[in-house]
Amino acid sequence: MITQSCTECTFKSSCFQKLESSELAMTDKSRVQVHYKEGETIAKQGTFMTHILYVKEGLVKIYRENENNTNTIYNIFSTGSLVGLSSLFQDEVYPYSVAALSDSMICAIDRETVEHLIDENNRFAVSVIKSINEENDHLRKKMISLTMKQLPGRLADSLLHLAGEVYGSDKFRLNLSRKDLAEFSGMSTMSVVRTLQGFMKEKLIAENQGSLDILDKSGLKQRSGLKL
Amino acid sequence: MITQSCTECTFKSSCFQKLESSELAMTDKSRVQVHYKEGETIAKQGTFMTHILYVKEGLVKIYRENENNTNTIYNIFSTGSLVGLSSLFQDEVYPYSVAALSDSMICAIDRETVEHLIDENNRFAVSVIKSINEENDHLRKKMISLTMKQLPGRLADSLLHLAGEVYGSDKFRLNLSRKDLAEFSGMSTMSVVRTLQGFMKEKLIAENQGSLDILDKSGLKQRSGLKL
DNA sequence: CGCGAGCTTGACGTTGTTCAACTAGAGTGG
DNA sequence: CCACTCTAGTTGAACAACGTCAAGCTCGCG
Repeated sequence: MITQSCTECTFKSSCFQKLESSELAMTDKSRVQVHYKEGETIAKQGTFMTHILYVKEGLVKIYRENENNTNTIYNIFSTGSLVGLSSLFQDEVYPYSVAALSDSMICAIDRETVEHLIDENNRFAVSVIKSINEENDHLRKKMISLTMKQLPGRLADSLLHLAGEVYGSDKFRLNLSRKDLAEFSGMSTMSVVRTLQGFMKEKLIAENQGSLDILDKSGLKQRSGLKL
Repeated sequence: MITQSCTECTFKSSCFQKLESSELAMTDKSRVQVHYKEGETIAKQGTFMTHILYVKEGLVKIYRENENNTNTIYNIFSTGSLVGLSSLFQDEVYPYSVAALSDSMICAIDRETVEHLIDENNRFAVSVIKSINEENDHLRKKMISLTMKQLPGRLADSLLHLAGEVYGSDKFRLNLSRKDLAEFSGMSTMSVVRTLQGFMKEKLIAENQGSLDILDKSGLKQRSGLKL
């Protein structure tokens, strides 16, 4: 993919669509576009957050590296998402790491430029607020899932989230390992394996050649429901 | 407490301090101030979110009412907090309920007025973004606590949060019941009781006449740490 | 004095993690 | 092309953590 200017970019996030072309020229000057291979670390928790990351193409995980050598995946972002908005005006360093789950094209946009644009352009600011509020919403949903549901419910939530919000399809190439799924669902890797096997035996899902297929969505949703 | 205008109010949130007096006059016109007694519901999940709530004085809990007749407390807010910012431009109805944990004075400010001010005043918008990002941060912390820690760690986190962020003191009147603590820490009421007893036996905390005293803060912090 | 809500405690069963062993496939170097 | 290794996935069994049930307690309040 050829590096093109922001003004001509047809992959703009909903936030950046709110910018004037003169403003896009500003972001264009203060940005770099980089390709990452699957597995590569894009941003490391604890390093200076000098840039906002735009997922122009690909799939990334946002995760915390805990002291006890475990990870917790906060969220999975796909094409069109902006990473780091919730740290603006707040954190000097990244409060989490970002890594590529598939080959990804990332635009790193200067943080101060973005903050400056928020100061200047209200429609942009409102768009950023909307985007942050969606993250907020996701975290609240996750909190309910983690506290109120048992393993099958938590895993079903994760799969439905992937199908609905991330891949936008009930059949998708599963770029997450069992360990990733575990770190995203708040459970152990072994429990993910067992629970997935259960889902497959019940014909709720199927998996071949790394492709996951949701066969019975309503059945899966039922499994995701709270115990009454 | 006498109802006074926003312009004269000395209890302004950090967000509202960014407003010009002409703008404060706008909020003043579109606001009502109401006193709630301990236990009263201030806003009900599912009802139209026509107002942003400002905690002028008191203590409130923000919680989700689940289908299976249980609650999950997202957060506890005290004097000076704005409730509902993360629903602006996003939710038509409250995604959670709000209730008073102590007698509280609440200003209800017209939502459209606030959204309009965000559109117009950039410093205000930035201040709102900061505030939402703090919520976001809290939810991420909570997510780590819930997934990576066992009961003592989770409860210690909650107590430290109360002392540090909510009450601003290591000794405070505990306005939360054991059930509230359970709903805030993702555990059962009985486990809260047992774990608190444990903390008291170890002289980490003490409780008399509803007042909670953190005796050994570093000990409690140690309990809050992840298992290595 | 009696009632009810919140609190407390113990016994028990379920859920889910951990440990350990085993398998399959992918990549590597001789 | 074959051993060799390394990682991801899988499975079973033992164990620990935690929720649930049931019972009793305390205290404020009518």
